[in-house]
Amino acid sequence: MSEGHTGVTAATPAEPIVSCAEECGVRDVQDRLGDRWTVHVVVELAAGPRRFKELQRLVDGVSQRMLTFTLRRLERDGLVRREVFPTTPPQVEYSLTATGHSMTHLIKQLVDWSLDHRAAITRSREEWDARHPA
Amino acid sequence: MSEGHTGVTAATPAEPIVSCAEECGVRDVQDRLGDRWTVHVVVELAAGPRRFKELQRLVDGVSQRMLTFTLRRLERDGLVRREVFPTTPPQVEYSLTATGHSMTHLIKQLVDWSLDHRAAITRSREEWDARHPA
DNA sequence: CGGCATCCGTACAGATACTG
DNA sequence: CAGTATCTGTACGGATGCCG
Repeated sequence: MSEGHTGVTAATPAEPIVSCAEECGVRDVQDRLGDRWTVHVVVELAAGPRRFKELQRLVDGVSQRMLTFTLRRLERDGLVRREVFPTTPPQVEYSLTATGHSMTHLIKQLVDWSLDHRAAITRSREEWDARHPA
Repeated sequence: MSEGHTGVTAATPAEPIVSCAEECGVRDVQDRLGDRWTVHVVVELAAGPRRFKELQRLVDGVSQRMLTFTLRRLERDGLVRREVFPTTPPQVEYSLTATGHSMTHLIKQLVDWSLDHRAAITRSREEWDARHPA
């Protein structure tokens, strides 16, 4: 409840950040970012090409099904490239496309913001929970 | 992060964008951004304080339940401030806190990226769909 | 190894009705 | 106007089994 730490802007900035037309495109991206695994997969692929099993190990907790789904969707959107090497055993390598790499910056922003405000958010959450019994 | 393990060394930047420790905080934010309505609500509130009904009209397609849910969550996270004016009829005003406003930049990045790549993504999707018959 | 198909539980999200 | 409560469908996500 103590709003002490932040001199919250009582005055309204009233600065619109997106127009109506711009909003239309947001959902496409948001749907991907909102997906539970997309961000993590992109993060791993940002470090370099990875094979399927490799990704599954790197992205902790992801099931085979979800990893396949995520990769398929990213491939469909042109963010990830899938290369098959006809070897034995079969080897499939996933890597980011140029578009995929550009998304990396976006995720960086996400992470930075998260780190900057995570503590505040956590505290706010605890305070709210304390104020709202049951 | 073993490099060259696969022997396939493409011309990738191989620049890790987040460390393991950093990833932990990502989910908190991602969960909010991934929510279907949060971004839209924040966008509307970025332009100035809004009342409940006002928001419901502005955010097209949102139900009362979801709007309430979204606002509660944002309030809990300290991103939105809720002010009640004991008038008749009751008036409740929602506005962004300082933290909420800072999130605005993040969303701006999101929108910008979306606008930059929306066409490419849409085209890639169509091509993929054409290649993959039902 | 890399994937798809199936079953199934859960959590999300919409519509509706009711309260202060 | 500003919510809360309930019911219900759906889509997400995990586990398992089978195939190339």
